[in-house]
Amino acid sequence: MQVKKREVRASILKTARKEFTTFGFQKTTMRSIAKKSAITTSNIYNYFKDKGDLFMEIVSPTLSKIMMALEKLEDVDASGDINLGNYQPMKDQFIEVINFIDTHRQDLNLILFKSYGSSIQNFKENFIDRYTEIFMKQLKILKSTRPNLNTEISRFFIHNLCSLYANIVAEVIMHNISFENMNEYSKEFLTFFYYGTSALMRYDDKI
Amino acid sequence: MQVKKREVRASILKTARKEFTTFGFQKTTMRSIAKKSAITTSNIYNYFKDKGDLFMEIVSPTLSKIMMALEKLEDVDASGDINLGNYQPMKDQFIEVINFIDTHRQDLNLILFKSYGSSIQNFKENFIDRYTEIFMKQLKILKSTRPNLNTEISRFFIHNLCSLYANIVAEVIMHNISFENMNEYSKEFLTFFYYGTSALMRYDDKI
Amino acid sequence: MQVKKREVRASILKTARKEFTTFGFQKTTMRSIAKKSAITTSNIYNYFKDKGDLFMEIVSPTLSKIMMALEKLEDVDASGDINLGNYQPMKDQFIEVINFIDTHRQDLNLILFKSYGSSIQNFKENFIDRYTEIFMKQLKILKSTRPNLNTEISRFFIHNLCSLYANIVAEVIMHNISFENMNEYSKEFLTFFYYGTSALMRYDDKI
Amino acid sequence: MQVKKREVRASILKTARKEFTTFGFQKTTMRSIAKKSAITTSNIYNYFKDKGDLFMEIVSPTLSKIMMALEKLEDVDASGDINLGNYQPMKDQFIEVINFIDTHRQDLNLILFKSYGSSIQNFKENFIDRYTEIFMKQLKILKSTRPNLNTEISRFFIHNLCSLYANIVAEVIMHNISFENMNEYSKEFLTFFYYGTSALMRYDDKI
DNA sequence: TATGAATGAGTCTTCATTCAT
DNA sequence: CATGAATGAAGACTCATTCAT
Repeated sequence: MQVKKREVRASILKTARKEFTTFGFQKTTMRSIAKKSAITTSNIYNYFKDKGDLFMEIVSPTLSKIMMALEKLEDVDASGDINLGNYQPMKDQFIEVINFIDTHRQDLNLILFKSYGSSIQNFKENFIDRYTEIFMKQLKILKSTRPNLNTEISRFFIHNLCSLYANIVAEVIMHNISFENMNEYSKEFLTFFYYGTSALMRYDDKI
Repeated sequence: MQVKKREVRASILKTARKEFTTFGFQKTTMRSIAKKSAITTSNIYNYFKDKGDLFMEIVSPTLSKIMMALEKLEDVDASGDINLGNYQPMKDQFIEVINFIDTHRQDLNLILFKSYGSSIQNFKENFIDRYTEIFMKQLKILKSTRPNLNTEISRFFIHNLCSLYANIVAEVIMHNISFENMNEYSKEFLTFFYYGTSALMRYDDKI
Repeated sequence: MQVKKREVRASILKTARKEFTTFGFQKTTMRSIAKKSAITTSNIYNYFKDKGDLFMEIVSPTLSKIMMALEKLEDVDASGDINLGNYQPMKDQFIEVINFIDTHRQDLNLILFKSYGSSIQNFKENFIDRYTEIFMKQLKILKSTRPNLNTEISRFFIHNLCSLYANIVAEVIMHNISFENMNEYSKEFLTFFYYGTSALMRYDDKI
Repeated sequence: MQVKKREVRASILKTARKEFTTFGFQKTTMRSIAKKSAITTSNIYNYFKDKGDLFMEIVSPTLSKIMMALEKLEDVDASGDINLGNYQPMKDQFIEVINFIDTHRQDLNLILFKSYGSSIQNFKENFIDRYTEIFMKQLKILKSTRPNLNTEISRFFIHNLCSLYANIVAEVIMHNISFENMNEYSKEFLTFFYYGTSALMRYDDKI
């Protein structure tokens, strides 16, 4: 019984993930999930409060990890270990992110591209906003620790930098870039970021 | 009659734009458009085939312009006038885009953020894909015209560069950045792009 | 067309009234109303916002009249024309109420006995509460105009008197008492009320 | 086991009473009862046939007492001890009722206000009907024992008198009138009833 | 006795679209 | 060109109850 239940629950989750992935949250129906799980629609409600709950159940572990990573980032900033404009820390972070992506592709796909109509419809934007805050704090710290740098970068630019990060992840997910390729491509991005931001931080005496 | 018809049509379009902007394509109902246009729902179908058609009618002029711009870009490429890694052409292009954005905010908003459920739901991605093609061609040309440059940049990176362009536009629209601010911020982006891509194109002898 | 619509609307209202009367608001389904009106369920929603609206549409004219009567009563009180413990005013009021009941039987039935689950589920209680307020004001006025009367009657008693009024109406409706019988019976109630309340208002020197 | 069983049963009853009191019969779900009793829904069905049975189990002791009181009343009537229009018997009865109410508030609340959807939905009306029968018999007896009284009171009036009794109880329950207040207020009601009915029974030579 | 699991009939409601006039 | 009217397919969700174990 206990076993059976777990199986059914797992089966629902599996089917739901498939359906959500195929049609997106909004266009997936409880009926279809039920039918493809070979149970009744109402039985789903014995396992999950509602459609939103079912979706979140699938997606929340990954969501939590992202949130925790953000919190960690905030703490790191406070400790003064800044990666903006620093090659090695950026590289390290890239590796971490790549690993995370590689092990959470399915969920990230749901979160980024299939959540319209759900409670996390705006997850990416919210993430970018929060990430922007972190970046802005980093800049403030840099201002004091390395006063010769130009840190007068607009919040909008930073926002776009964060957006870029998020969107690279999105592209990786969308085009299902392999782990190897991610690592390969990351070099390009690193170079691009490093020289781009470096130039920016002293761009007053350039060009 | 002819006049009347035109007025009604215009009225529908105006109302529809408002509704789509407020609620998005999916959540906008034909009824609400009709009611706020002071006509009957069914009469809308005398002017527009269906909801999707109505939406496209609003959005297609801007869509066409974007497409034409892309086509123009393709031709320019063929002529060898490359802006990748060139400061002034990039700057010129920025100015053009900024002007375009400033005069097409409403439509771009609809296209980028309110089109879920419509046929152009994936417009941004498609745009990026096509833009990527153009970029890749540019690279090929560069390869022959300036053989000393490193043009072995991955298609994925280019794709992301295009994505970045598109997403900057998206951010501008989303946060309703003023014309003045666009111009101001563009300097940052230019510097970032220029030095980022420059470094990349000869990154084999760096770091 | 206009005619047709009116007919359908009327037909829905007629059927709905029948169903509500038979099964009560809660247990009446939109389906059954639709089926018995020979239209589709969804078509009802072209005429009425929802089930509650449909119910209120039937019942609100009568509801309004009751509310207006209460307002009128409040004004009368202010003018000092008190019927508590006065035979003729009580009698006049009875006649008025009897006439009202006789012409609003169906609606009163719905309001009093069939409204469970609707927004006017507690109408009778609310009515009694409000009526009690009016009575209490009457008492206060009496206190000053006829100081030799005992007006120290508990609010709870007044509340019950109002409840009695309301419940007599309810009984009349429930047992479908004819106009003639109402008039006949009213004499009994008048006597009962008159002597009951009279005794009460000087009951300190009694028994 | 036996002990355990009793405990479980008691626990279900206790929870159910709470739920019914809070939400009413109709809106209380077996699930919520089970959950709050820390057992499974289906286990409830080992103790009670269905939702209705569960409700009745809670409410029937009080229901029986009321029924027995009614039966007692019928016998009393037969013995000629009539309280209609008699001060002291009425008073005695009041006291009895007050005591009963005070010790059965919870159940009376359920019976009178929370039974919609259950089999005793119309308990009050049925009670009134039966009580009316008793009153009518009283009247008949009075007619022979005290022929000088006017006993030509309409059944409808008597019905309303019974309704009044029942509704006073309802009001007491609804507004949770304290024992002390009940006793205090009862004087008003007694006076009101006594003089009201007295006048009625000889109202032919009045006014 | 207790439980886990499942069910099916039913609820209100939404909306784009069609069609006759 | 305009309208009134109607529709059908679909949607999420609820809950008392049953049954095998």
